[in-house]
Amino acid sequence: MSEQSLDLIEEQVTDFIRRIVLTEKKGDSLDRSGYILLRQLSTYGPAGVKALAEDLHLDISTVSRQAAVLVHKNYVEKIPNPEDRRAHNLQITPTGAQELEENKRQRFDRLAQILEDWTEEEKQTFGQLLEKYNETVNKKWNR
Amino acid sequence: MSEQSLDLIEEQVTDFIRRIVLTEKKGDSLDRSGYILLRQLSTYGPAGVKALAEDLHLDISTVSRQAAVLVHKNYVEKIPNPEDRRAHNLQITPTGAQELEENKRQRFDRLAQILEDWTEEEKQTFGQLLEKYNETVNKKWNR
DNA sequence: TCATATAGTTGTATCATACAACTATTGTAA
DNA sequence: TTACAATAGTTGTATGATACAACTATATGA
Repeated sequence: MSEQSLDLIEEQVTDFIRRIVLTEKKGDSLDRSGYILLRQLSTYGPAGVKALAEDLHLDISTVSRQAAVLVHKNYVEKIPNPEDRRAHNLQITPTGAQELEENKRQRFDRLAQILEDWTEEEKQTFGQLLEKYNETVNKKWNR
Repeated sequence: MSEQSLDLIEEQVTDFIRRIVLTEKKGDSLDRSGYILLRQLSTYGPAGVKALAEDLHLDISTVSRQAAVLVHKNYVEKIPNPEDRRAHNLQITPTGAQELEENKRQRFDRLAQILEDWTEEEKQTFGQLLEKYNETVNKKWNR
């Protein structure tokens, strides 16, 4: 068994996460959870709380609260579903879309600064491996 | 500017982190923060709260509380510093070391399962890039 | 010696999260 | 058709990680 590389990954991942989560705190207008929810709505279009919770692997109540915050900030709108009056769709507003873009840029800039000395190949590989990891987890998770 | 790879990384990183943090919750006897603190003590030897907080980029109060939890569980011991009676060193106990090992193995196994289909080269590269990322952040951060 | 700096703890607050209890609505089966 | 079960979402309550600020005890330097 190739224990060594796993060992390195395990060790580096814990650090990696703490670094990023801590760095993010300073100076983002949207917090991590709001960002992810907004990004989800922006990417996949309007959805209800239940569906979002499933997609994001979060509890419904968690998403409900996060959504409430975004609604309050006018970043998303609650569209009632005429066919099922219990449900409604959350839809990103223009303000929310703008906020998302700004936030994305902030994160992007920060990342660019960190990776400024990396070669293009390294960056590509890194992105691809992260993607592969996520896909793998998804596959095993949703089974 | 090579926006594309950055874009991919940015997107994948947010997912990556949520996946890992969420996966960890289920079934670890040590929580993330305790694990990291214990690992730090195990790797670099006894240290005081202040030094640990600096190394881990956390607030002193945060480390103080985390340490208290570990002390209470008998995973670390508080060794008074005879030269400065305000201070004391935190030292991992045999129980703590054992707990850390078990936890490490759990994390390791989980990771091994996720990465079971990766080639050795991919794993190596992934570990190296994560390491490189962390080093870069450290350099820029502690400047 | 007295003022200031330092190590650590504790009070208080926030945020992300989960589980459980609840409301309002829909669907179903007798 | 009505009564009961399932479902979408909200809200109460709890926990864990974190930070900042106030505090205690000790050390240091002028």
